[in-house]
Amino acid sequence: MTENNSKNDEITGLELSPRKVSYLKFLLTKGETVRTTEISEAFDVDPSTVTKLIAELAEDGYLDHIPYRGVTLTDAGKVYAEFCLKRHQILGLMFSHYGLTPEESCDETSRIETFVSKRAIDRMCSSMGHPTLSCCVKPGEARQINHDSCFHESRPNLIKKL
Amino acid sequence: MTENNSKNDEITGLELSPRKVSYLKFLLTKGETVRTTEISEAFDVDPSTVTKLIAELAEDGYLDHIPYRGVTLTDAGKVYAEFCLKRHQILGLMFSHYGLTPEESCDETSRIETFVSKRAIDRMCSSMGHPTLSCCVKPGEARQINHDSCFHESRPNLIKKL
DNA sequence: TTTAAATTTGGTATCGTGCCAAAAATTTGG
DNA sequence: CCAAATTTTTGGCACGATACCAAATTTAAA
Repeated sequence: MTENNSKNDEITGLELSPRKVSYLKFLLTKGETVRTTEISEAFDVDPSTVTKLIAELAEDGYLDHIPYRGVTLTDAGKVYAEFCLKRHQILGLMFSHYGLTPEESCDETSRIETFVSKRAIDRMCSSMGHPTLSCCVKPGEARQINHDSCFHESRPNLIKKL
Repeated sequence: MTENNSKNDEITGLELSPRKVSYLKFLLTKGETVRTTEISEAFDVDPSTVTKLIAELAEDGYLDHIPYRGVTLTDAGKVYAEFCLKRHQILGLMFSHYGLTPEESCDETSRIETFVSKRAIDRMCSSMGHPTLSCCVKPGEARQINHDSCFHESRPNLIKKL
């Protein structure tokens, strides 16, 4: 149940650049194989720019890239993307606690998220009681916060790890 | 009293790069004229690196630079630095609300602060009730949060500005 | 005033990100 | 099933932020 892969704790949350994090989150919400053009249109950048970033992400094991075909998240990529999404949601929730509108929260979060550590997010998440509602999901897409990547205090091996 | 300079509202909080913000905050805490070497030692970078960044900051009106002599904050620079310091404190306080230690709060804040808008900080500040205590000040230096840069809701011209 | 120390200049480098043009592969339409 | 259209990739280049080094310049010190 709560037996997450222990690999998870090796994530610091600071390993990827802003754009790469955006791509991973996008791929996660997209599901299956995604083509270069889909990404380049979603982010309004040149396809060649996408090709280069996904090459690096593939190199680092976050995704599988079949040239001229598209990319899919690897298992590690899914785990990481899940964390990124959750981080975004936790931070958005946090800003909303201080009176920012959902849009403002999302905006501010988008600028800072890649610089917030997993360690901090885990603490914040438990401090918030592991919330299931995110303040900033696209309407209709009522995705709940996924705590799989969370470093729950109740985990038996927490003591060792800390 | 609360008649801040209206220039203040022209600050978005996103105009300066991380290093530049660090320099301004450092200069503010230092007071008078500061020499290149002081900065380069404080941040452990080559003096030539400092020279270049302060040249840009001077160019943009944040400081006065007398070559071979040192730099001082201009009035605008002081205002901006004051805002940066406050932003750091508000964000640090925020993280501490979610169970992060002072050190963790300060660390996380240092990575994100330059990407958080003044608008967000102002909202957060009033949501917090304009706190005067910062969680992350260097020990001994019990600097209180300075709200001069704050966009108080009680300001008479708030309506127009919003 | 000659020497030492601090500062600035000019050159170069890396990382993240982006564009463009040309080449390569895939898809489509006849 | 093959030529044309579309997609993707490659290679080159660029820019902002940041950094280093070596050489030149200025200031300070002996």
